[in-house]
Amino acid sequence: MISTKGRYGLRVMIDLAENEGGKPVPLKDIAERQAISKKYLEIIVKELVNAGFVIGTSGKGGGYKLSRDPRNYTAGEILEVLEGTLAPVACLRCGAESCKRESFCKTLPMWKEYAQMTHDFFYKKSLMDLAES
Amino acid sequence: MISTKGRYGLRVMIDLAENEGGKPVPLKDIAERQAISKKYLEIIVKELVNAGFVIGTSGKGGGYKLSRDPRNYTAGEILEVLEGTLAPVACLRCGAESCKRESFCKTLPMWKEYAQMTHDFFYKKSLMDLAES
DNA sequence: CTAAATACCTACTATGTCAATAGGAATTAG
DNA sequence: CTAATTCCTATTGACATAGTAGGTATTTAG
Repeated sequence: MISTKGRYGLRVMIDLAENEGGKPVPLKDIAERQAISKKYLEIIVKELVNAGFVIGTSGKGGGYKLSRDPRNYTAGEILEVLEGTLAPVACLRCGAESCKRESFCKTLPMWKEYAQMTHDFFYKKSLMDLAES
Repeated sequence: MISTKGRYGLRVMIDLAENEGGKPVPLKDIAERQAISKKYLEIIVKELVNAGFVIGTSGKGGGYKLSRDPRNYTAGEILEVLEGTLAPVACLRCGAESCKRESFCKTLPMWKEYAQMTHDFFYKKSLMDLAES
């Protein structure tokens, strides 16, 4: 289940895409438009900054803006940063310790197939697709 | 992320499908074959019994068996019972309180599309498909 | 130069879920 | 009667979620 972090983060990114145009957008405005606690968004936006997805500018007149064109983000990469992983099961997480049952597990192929499907789905959705819908 | 409950439960069901043939299968055997704590499996199997997926027989010579032909179970229904939902986001859970942003939410269509895809994927996999793979 | 607005930072917390474990009661076959 | 089994209730430690609190640093506008 995608948590609020991933969901809110996506909405922040969409909000930024819609309000592009020179001036940075203050988090206060985003929080009001999206009806999400600004304090909580701070945590989320920090991760987006760390990931290099958005650029923050301090001081009066400051705020956040996208670092790339909205067409060049995918929902997948945004969700992956905020959720930690898109893997549906623990054993397919990046860096998971290898499972002894791997070679004969009856369920692993299904999880792999689903993981692939999920990855494809979210990496084919651009931020632009979402913003203009 | 699918929890151990859903994953272990599926493996129990597959194990039962593979060991079909008259006599009920004791949980002890399943726990050993699957290398999962029997005590923990008790919790899981109880839910499978409540859902009507397996039938438990007490006493010596007792154990569990499937209530239907393995072809007539889907991975989807099994996971849904054990995980509570297959919905990828809280707002699409069965019985979720309606969201005010529903009519104009930019992300909802994507979540719906993904939920549908997930549902289709798991409801097209039968227990038989998994057991014989 | 000062005040206001903003990002940035560290810490804290309540609640709930996960992944079991513990100890036994009820049931049944041989 | 005994052994093997399901069935039942309760408890627990660790972790994640979804925030809140209170401040510091930075920058622009007047």
